[in-house]
Amino acid sequence: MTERSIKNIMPRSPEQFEIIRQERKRLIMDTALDLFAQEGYHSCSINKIASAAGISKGLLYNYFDSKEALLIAIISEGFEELIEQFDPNHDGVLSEDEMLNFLDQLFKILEENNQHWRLYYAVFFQPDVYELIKEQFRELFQQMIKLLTDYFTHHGVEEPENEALVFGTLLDGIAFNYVMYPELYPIETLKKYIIKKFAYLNK
Amino acid sequence: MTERSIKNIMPRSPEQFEIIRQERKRLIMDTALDLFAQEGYHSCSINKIASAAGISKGLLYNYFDSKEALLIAIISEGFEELIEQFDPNHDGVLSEDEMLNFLDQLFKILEENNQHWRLYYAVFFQPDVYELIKEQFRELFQQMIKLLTDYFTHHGVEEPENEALVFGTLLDGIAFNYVMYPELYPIETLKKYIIKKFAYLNK
Amino acid sequence: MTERSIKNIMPRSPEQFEIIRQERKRLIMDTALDLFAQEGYHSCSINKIASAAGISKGLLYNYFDSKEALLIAIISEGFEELIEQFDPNHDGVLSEDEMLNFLDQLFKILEENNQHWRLYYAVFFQPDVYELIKEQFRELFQQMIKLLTDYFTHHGVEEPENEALVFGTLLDGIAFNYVMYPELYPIETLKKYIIKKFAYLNK
Amino acid sequence: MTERSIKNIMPRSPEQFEIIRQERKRLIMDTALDLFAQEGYHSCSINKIASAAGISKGLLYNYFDSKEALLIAIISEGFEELIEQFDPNHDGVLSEDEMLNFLDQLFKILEENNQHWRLYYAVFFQPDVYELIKEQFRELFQQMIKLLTDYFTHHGVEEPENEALVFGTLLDGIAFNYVMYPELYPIETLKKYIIKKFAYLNK
DNA sequence: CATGAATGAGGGTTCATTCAT
DNA sequence: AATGAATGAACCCTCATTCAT
Repeated sequence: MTERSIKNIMPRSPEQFEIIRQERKRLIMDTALDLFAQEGYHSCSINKIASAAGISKGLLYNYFDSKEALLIAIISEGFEELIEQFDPNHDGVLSEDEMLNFLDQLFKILEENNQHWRLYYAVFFQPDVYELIKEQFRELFQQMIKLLTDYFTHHGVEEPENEALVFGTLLDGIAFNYVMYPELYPIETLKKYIIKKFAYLNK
Repeated sequence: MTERSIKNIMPRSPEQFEIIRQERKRLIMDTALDLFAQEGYHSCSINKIASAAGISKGLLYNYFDSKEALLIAIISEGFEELIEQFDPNHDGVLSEDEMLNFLDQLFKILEENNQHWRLYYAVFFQPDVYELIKEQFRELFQQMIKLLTDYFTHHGVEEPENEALVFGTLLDGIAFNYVMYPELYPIETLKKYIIKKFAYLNK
Repeated sequence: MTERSIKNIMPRSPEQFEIIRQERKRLIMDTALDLFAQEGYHSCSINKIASAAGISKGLLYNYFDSKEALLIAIISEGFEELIEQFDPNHDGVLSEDEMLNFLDQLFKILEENNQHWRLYYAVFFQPDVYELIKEQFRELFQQMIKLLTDYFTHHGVEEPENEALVFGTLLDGIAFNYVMYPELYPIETLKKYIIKKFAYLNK
Repeated sequence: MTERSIKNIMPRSPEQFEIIRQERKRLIMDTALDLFAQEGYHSCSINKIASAAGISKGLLYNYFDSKEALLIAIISEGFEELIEQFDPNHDGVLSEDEMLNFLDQLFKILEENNQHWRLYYAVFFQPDVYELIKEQFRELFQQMIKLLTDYFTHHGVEEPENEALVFGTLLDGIAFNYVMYPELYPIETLKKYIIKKFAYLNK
């Protein structure tokens, strides 16, 4: 008796169904993210996503209400992961180690998920989708600024808020340039420069 | 025989046709830029552009070979205007006055043409269109870096190239944030800070 | 659990889908052939074909990649049917019976599918489509010439290849005239004449 | 004083205008025939014809009421030239010399105007245009058959009408094949064969 | 007579979404 | 749960024709 026949006979428990659902969702989102990033959101059809994921068009609509809902899900998840990078122990304070670690993580994410970032950027600038994420993004930025301001205050930097603003802005600029020209932009140089100039390490 | 009666008989002169063409092109490009910026390139149909410009769909194709050609024309023109801001007397050297003027101009352009910049950004991240402008943009960036490197060298800054890179990156970051959040981002503060920290004015 | 209830739950099997596809393709091709033949390829819109077939425009593109692909499919099928008429037992040799049968069949096809032939001819002379079928047609003609040359050689005809060439050319001329003027052209007379003059029957 | 200035001052006589008109018509028709033959009637736009002829779109409509009218004019003229080939001294009788000359002319025309013939054929099979020429063509064919029948009768051929029919049909077939495959079809061989078998020369 | 800007109906095609099975 | 056939609105684009000049 094969595993296949077992599956057909044994009723699945609700938990098993839920697990299958989650795996499918994961598969669809990963596939869609890759394709959206490679080809652009508008240029990538539902058909292509379903094919690439090895499922039918109809099934996709079982998991996401629309193409846009799928996009939103992907983007939102990306945000949440990004937010996780900040203040990992959730104490609202950035230690020197956390600062270094944060920079490490940020550059690592940039380098590893280069393509995905392009999608995020592309999406940010789509007026229709933009409105939906605006708030989330604003909060993220302000939270980051606050953490950095505190950090600079702790390290006796003058005008700590401006310093935080510049630092945050610079990170945006780095991300932007690196995502645009991954092979040309000297990201390692920038990283060292930033650590030297903004980490204010005591060591 | 009056000139008037001649006009009624004679066809338009090539010059007259050229004037009409230029005016129409201008009208179409301006209209399209506004709509592309407001609604996004893909979400904005040729129909809508033609209607907004008060012309027929067909006429648009008398002036631009395709929707994409229209976009390219708009973007290219934007680039050219931008390039004009750098080194206005074309001597390849940035004086202190030119540096200040350049920053003034840059922030002014950002504030005045906020919408257009959003379009530029949006377009940069659309994989299909991106390839078409990549080179132009890269050259612009490198030209700017070179000018700034020279500037910093002249002013005795250590690691002038890195300084130029960081400065350029920071400007990108500022533009990015301001375009995303014009009402939230404290661009004036940033401007002052930048002039203080990067202009290395002797005065 | 009855088969009926299964049917209601289970999706269609691949075989069922394949059947649907074949039937639909058949319907579309038949409809298109009629319309192409009646109105000409360029003058007959996809809209008209879809309407006549009782399906949506979009569905047509589920079965054929383009209007041209649809045309090619129709023409190719016609060719294949025609090729079947030659040397039906595929031994590369034309017996006297087969020769008579071939002529019978050829004239029968001409009479029955008059419209379709007009399409074939029309298409042959459209420069844009012509290139796509040129080779197929050439092969068909040469295959026919070879069979006929062998036949005439067997029957002791002088210059058998020229005889075959003339015979083939004559058949083309007959087809051409009959397709152009089905009600005027005395095809039966020609048929008898041809059998008398070219079949070289021993009986 | 240049010729140009004379032209501007001196009023043209009606005859001169008429000559200019005729030359223009000639130019347009020749240009259009080339383009129609090369690219197909439907695929060749009025714009392209006007450009190739070095005139404006508007002017073309000064000479022909529509694109179709232009086509009809071209085709009709072609017919008239063809008709000229038969019975050049208009005595309704074909001498042996005229027969040979006719065959010579026919093959020469075929070889020289290969492209144009393809257009004629293409047009014959366009249902909308076909109706307009049908009658002309039928008359031409019947006139030819009559001449040939008389010729064969004069030369004591049995079943002269059938012989004429076969002969005419064969010529059609030759034209068809040669126009389709100018580089492959052994037209010279066919020509010799035809003269040998159908001219019934006494010499 | 001569121009080409301007029109607008219609062309082929795509694709998110629905639904019978 | 799962399929892909089917829809139809909207897309970009073409082009014969008109007309003010």
